[in-house]
Amino acid sequence: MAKKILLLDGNSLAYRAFFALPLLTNENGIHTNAVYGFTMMLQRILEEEKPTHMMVAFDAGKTTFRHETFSEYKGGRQKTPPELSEQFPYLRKLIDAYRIKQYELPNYEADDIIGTLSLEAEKQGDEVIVISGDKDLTQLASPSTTVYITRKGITDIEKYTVEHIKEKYGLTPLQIIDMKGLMGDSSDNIPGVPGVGEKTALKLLAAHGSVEGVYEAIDQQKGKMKEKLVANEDLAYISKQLATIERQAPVEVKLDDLGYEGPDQDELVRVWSELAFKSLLEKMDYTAEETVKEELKFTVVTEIEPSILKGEMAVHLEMYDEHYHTCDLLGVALSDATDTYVIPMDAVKGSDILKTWLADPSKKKYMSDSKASTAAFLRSEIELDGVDFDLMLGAYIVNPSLTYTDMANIVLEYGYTDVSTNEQVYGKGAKKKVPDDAVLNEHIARKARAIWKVRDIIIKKLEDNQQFDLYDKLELPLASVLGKMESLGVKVDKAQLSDMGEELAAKLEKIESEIYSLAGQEFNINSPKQLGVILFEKLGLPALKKTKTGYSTAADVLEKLEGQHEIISHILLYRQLGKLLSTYIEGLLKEIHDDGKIHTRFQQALTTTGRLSSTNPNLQNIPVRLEEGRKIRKAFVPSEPDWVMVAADYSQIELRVLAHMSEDDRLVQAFKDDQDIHTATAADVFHVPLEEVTGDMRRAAKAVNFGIVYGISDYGLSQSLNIPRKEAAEFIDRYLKSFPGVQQYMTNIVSSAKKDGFVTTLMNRRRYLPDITSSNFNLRSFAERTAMNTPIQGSAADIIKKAMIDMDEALEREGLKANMLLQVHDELIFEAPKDELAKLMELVPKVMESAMELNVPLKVDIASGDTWYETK
DNA sequence: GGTATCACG
DNA sequence: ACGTACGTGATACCG
Repeated sequence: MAKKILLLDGNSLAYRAFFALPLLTNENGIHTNAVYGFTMMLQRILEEEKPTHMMVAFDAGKTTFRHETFSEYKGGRQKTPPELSEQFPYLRKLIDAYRIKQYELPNYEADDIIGTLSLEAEKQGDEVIVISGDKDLTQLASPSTTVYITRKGITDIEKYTVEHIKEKYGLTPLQIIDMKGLMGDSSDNIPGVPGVGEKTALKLLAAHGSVEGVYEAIDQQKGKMKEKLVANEDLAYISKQLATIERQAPVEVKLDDLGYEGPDQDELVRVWSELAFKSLLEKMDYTAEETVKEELKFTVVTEIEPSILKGEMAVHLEMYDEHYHTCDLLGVALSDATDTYVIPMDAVKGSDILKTWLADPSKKKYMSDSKASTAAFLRSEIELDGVDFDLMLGAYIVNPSLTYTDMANIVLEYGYTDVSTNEQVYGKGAKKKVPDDAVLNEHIARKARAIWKVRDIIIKKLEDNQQFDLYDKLELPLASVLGKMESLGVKVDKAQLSDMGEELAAKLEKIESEIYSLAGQEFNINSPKQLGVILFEKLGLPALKKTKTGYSTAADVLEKLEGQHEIISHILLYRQLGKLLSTYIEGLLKEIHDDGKIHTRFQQALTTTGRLSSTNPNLQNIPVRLEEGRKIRKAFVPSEPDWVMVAADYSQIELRVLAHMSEDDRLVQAFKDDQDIHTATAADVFHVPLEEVTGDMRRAAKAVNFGIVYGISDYGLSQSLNIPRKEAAEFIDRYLKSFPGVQQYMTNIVSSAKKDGFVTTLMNRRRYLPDITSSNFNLRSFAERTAMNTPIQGSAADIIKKAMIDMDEALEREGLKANMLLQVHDELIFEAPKDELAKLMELVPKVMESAMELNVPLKVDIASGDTWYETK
C-alpha cells in the first residue's frame, strides 16, 4: 500500500513558532511558545493529513558540509535566543510522546535529510508532504511531493505544489535553486549576486532558465546589470550550490522505519502537563475521557460502620461551586491504601459515628482545601479536626505561580490523570448541573483517591526544597484559623449602608446633571469612550495620555486638567462617589447573609508573593484614604452588643523586613531608634539634620521608600512624584548611596535569582522567576523588580501569618471571647467584649511584635472603637 | 471575555 | 532604546 509520508523540518518550524507567538512562559518557569506553536501545527496536520509515516528532522551541530564551500554560511545570524534553546529538549520529548521518529545527521542540515528521504519516497511512488518554515524546501516539490510552508502564524500554511510554484514564480521547483543563486538568502547569509533581488532573478530565469543559462547568454545583458553579473559570477555559482539541497545524504533510516501509529496518550498527557498546556489537556480529556482513566472501585455507603474509618484517610467534601459559605454540598469520599468510599450528604449529616471521627484530632485527614471543607462542614455543625495534609496548600507552596482553579489540574501537575475537571462533570454556564449519582459519586471518589495518591509526591517535594515547615507549621494551621474567621464573619449594619446609599445616590444625581449641562449634552459618564469624546473632542481639552483603545480618562490624567475646565472636578467627584455606591454600598449589601454578617473568603493559595486575598466580597480594600469613603467603615460593627472593634497594624513592616534582610546599618539603626522612617530617609538622602526635613522632603523620601520596596525604577518614581524622570533617577541614586546595604542587597537578590531561578522569603517561601534571564528587556526588568519586591512583600506576609496563628492560640489560651475577624496584609481586625479590651490592647501588640525575631524591632499600633471607622 | 478604572496594602 | 513601579478584586462598558 502506498504510504503517505510527512517530513517535518524541526528547527525551522520551532523558529517560526518562536517568533510567531508571544513569549509565553508557563508557571514552571519554562518558555513554551515554540513548543506550543509546534504542537498546534502538529495537531492540525495530523488531523487533516492522517499520515501513515512521519519524521521530524533536526539540524545537527553548528557546521555542515556547506561551510567547507562557504565559511560564512549562516554567518551573521543572531545566535539562537536562550528562550528558544531551552525549549528544544521539551520539543524532543513532545515528539517522542507522539511516537514520531526524529533524526539528525552530523554535517548535514534537516533539509538534506528531508531531501534524501523524499527522493527515495518518490522512487517508490509514495506521497510525501514536507513541512517547513523555510521556502528553500520548495525546490523539493514534485508530482508526488507537496511542500507546506508556514505563513505568518504557524498553523497557517501555504501549499507548494509544482503547479503552485509555476503560478507564483513561473518557475519549476528546481529553478527555485537558481533563484536563490541569483538573489541570495539573507537569513542563511547566502550572498547571491549583489543588487539582484527577487524581481530581477525571476526576470533572468524567465529568459534563460538557470544560472548557467544566464551566464551562457551573458552578452545579452547590458550596462550595470551586466557588470554586476560578471563581477559576481563565482558568488552566483557558490550561492546556487549552497541553496541546493543534498538528496544523496548518508541517511541511515529507511522509510519503513517511519511508521506512525499515533501518540502515547499517557506520555503526551505527562508532557503537556509539564508544559502546562491546559487547553490541550482539557480537549484531550474530553475526547479520551473514558479510555484514559484507570478503573476505580469504590463503595457507596449510607450506613457508616466504624470499621471503615481508619487512623489516616484522604477525605474529600465535594461542593457544587467555590462559594463554600453558600453552595450545595454534594457528598463526602474517603480513601486509603485499600478502599474508597463515597457517602451521600444526608448520610454524612445523619452519622454520629462519622462526625465523631471527623472531629477527632488523632485521626489524620488528608484533604484538598481543608479551609473550604472546615467552613462548609461547619454550616451543618460538623466539626473537622486532625487535618494532616492539604493538597492545595502543598501545591501552592511548591509553586505559588501556578493558578489552580480545579483539583484536576493540581493532581495533573503531579502526573495523576484520573480526575475529571469540575467543568467536565458539571458543565458550565446555563448548562451547569449536578450529574447522575453514578457520575457524581465516581467524581468524588476519584478526588479522594487522587489526594491519597499524590500526597507523598508533594510532601517529598516540600522536604526537598526545605519548605515542609512553611507548609506544615504555617500554612496548614493558618487554614483552620482562616476558616474560623470566615465562618464567624463580620457584622454589617445594613441600615447604615442603605442610608449612606440613598444620600450618595442623591448627590450623584446632582453631579450628573451638572456634568451634562457643562458638557452641553447627556452621555454615559461611566463609559471612558464616551467621556473621552466629550472631553477631548467636544470640549477640546488636551489628551495627555492614550490607552490601547483611545484616550485615557484615568484620575491622574484628569487631575492634570483640573484647572482647565470646570467639568473635570465634577467628573472626578462623580467617579469617586460612583465607586462608593456601586462597589461598596450596593456591592456589600448584596453580600450580607441572613445572619446579618459578611463572610468573605480568604484565598490562601492564590498570590505569587504569599499574601492572602479576599473575595466575595473583598474586605481588604474597604476605603480608608478619603474621608467620604472611610465612612463605609462605620457599617462594620461588632456582632454583640457592648462589644467593640479593635484594629492592630504593623508599622512599616515591609521596610523593617528590608532593614532585616539587607542589614543596612543606617536603616537598621533608624528602626532601632524608633525614628519616623520617611523623615529619617529624607535626612539621609538630603544630607540635612532630622529637624530640618521639610514636608516636601519627607514626601519625596516616602515615595522613594515605596519605590525601593517595589523594585525601584526612575520612571515609576517620576510618575508617583510627578517629577521629571531625571530628577527621580537622582533621588534613587542619592538614596542608594545613603543606604549602601540596601544597594548591595538589591544587587545580590537579582544575581541570586539569576543563579537559582527563584527568590525566597524569611520562611523559605519561593517564587520562580524564569524571565530573569530573558533577552527581552521588559520581561527581564519586570522579573528583576519582582526579585526585589517578592522577598519583602512575601516575608511580611510570612510574619503576619505567623502572628495570626499565635494570636489564635493566645486568645484560646487566655480564655478570651474576642474574635479575630479580618486580615488586611499588615493589620488584624478583632471584635471583643468591652471588658476584654484592656487585656487585648496589651496582648495583641505583644503577640504580633514577637511573631518573628528580626534584627529590628517589629512595631504594632492598636486602636479600638464602636465601629471599624473609629479604630484609628 | 477583554479593557479601563479605582479601591486597598 | 526599550516602557514600568509590587501585590490584589470588583464594577462598568462594549464588542
